[in-house]
Amino acid sequence: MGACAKVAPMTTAPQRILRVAVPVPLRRLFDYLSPPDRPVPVGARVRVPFGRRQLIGLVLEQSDTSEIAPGRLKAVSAVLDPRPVLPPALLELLRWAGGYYHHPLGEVLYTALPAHLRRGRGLTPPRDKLWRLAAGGRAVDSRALARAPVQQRILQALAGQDAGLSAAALAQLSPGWRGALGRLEEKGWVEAVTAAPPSPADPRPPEPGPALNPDQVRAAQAVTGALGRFGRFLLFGVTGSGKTEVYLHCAREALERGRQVLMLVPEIGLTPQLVARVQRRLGVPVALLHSGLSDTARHRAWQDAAGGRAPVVLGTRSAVFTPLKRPGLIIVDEEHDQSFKQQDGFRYHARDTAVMRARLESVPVILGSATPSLESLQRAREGAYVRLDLPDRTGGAGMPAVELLDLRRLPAAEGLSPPLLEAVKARLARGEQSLVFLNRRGFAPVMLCRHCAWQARCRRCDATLVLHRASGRLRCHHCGADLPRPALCPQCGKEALRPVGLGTERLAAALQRRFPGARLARVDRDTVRRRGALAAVLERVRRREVDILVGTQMISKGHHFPRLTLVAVVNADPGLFSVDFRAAEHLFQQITQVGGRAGRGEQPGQVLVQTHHAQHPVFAALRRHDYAGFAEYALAERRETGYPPFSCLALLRAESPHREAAEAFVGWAAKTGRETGEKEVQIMDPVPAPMERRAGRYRMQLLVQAPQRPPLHRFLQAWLARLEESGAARKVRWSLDVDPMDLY
DNA sequence: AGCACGCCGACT
DNA sequence: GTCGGCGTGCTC
Repeated sequence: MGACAKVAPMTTAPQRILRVAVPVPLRRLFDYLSPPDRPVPVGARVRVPFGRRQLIGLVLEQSDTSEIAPGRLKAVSAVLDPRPVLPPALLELLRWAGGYYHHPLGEVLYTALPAHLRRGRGLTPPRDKLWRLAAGGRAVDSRALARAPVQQRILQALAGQDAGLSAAALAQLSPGWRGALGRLEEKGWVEAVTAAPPSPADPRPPEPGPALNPDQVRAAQAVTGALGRFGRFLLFGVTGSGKTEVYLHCAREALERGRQVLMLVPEIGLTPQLVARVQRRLGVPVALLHSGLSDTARHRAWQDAAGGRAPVVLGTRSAVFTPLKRPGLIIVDEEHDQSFKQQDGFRYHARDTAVMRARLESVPVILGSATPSLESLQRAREGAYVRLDLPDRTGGAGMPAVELLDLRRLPAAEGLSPPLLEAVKARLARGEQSLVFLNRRGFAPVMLCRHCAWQARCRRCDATLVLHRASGRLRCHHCGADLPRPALCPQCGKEALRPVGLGTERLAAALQRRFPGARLARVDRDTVRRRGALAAVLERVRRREVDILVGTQMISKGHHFPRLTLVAVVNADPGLFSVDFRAAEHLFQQITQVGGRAGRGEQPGQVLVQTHHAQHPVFAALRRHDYAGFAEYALAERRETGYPPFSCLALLRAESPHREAAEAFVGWAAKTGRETGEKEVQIMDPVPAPMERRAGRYRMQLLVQAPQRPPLHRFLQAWLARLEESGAARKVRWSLDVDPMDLY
């Protein structure tokens, strides 16, 4: 061990110590000796020896002293950056996030860096390569390539493109494009050039938008009046009220002041239509950041944002950590959306992180929604957020009529009640479109033996296997298990297995049987697994090649179709009586969201909701389109029960292949927690997760609650330190979720 | 998280 | 006799 230790050279000045965050799940920094020749700035990447390996870390602090004995300090092996890779305000945001979510800083910082930088590559990403005809390629006789059709096709394609074509464009021509291109380059007929980086001085003039109505003007003025300083705005605009126009107006104002705009949208909200609209209306390059990008494309967009070349950054959750050279405005669209909360690893909430970022960058932030989270509404009520209302639909279209279909009084074969079928039939007769929504994919969620009552269950989870009839498989939607559908009951051997319950596959089949002439499309994870498949179906709907669209929540957002006049929610009940205290809120948000697809054109829309619990108060509010009224009621209930936003929660989860190990750990954690003496913090009893066994692991959880943030924070700090150093923690996989969205 | 060390079972 | 299973400990 001592053999590889390097002795630090003697210097006259005190040896500088660097405190480095490394990507390991440890909640502390590590001290290293700085190289003697030049100072290493905070925010620079360094390569450091860590145990037996070399890691890339980020320098977070400089010091002249260290707690570590001098002989045990190692020196930095390499300094990768002469300058910080992240601006100071972003570094501060990341430190805040690490502290708030109690997640190891090294891992937090890594989520903010593109993969290339995590692996130690240079700061500047390679630019896109384009290929174009070289001088020698212009006069080529096509007969020279009679036996090389791919080369010929490439030459022909390039002939019309002076700027050149990208790899993606060439790949469209033929699968063998790369080899053929190589031969063309060898002959000197084709050459590669580097694509130009985007320039904010792009000459495209912004396209004018519709005139704002008085409410929109008021909202936009409130925000633009706050440009240049911190301000928090909750834009509460009903579906179709023109929230995006307000965003665009404020964004343009920020751009005119030479500032950048960061806009966050939910994963499914980042549609090509939205991107095109933003680009067209603002007339500047937009850096896109979402999960589908290649490492290089992501690095490039990130670097364009950091360098200020991208005036607008549009992205999903993790884009909240994009460095900006001149931040001016942050927008969080559909702020209530659950996809802003990361559900594993570093469990941050991008909306709350965006608000903190706005504070640290001294810029305004807009949180927009038709159905704001109760947390945000309460903050507006307390005066922390300025609430801006857009109560009217633009263009005069009315709100869709919401009707309840009481399943206790109506028959419903395969989930379809007579009034629902009538409504679809009427749309078909008028040449209009219907959307039928069911949040469960597959054919049937249960396979049951009518003779012996055997059910197909997952071996590794506490769940039934779902029948997928077309593929003849039984699948577990929790662990991915995939088995052939048995012909006979494995228990009694009889041919008595029946599918029970309803999924989108069965629903689509039932609708097709009722309406044989209708053109049906189904959208769920099974039908749109291939890249671009979802876009293709939506394009067919837009071109009115589809009469009935059946789908899961995948279709509930973003897209609108003028000829779609009916939205039918097949079963609203699963949302109502879930163990989750946010169930009613999410149900309202979801039905509003999916109902928003109906009737934005001239035709008024109709929303039908099937339920066994028509008397539930959430439905009365839904029929009145009264989210504010619902929120009053729901907030009163939360205050009564002491749930957020009237308390702060944290959830400790643990899982292990052995039930006893998971139980022992949370039991010990609860006992340890109760000994910390933080009186305001309440530690509940450990309980199994609602689905205790999943993918072969037993899952336990422990809820911690406090009336205020500071005591909870202090408690978690002390508690985690003890959990981390205890031996009990090493036998299970555990994690802490601050502000959990689901209590399971 | 890696990655080592270390101590017990079934193989060439 | 070794290969390799995963328990335990450590990382400036």
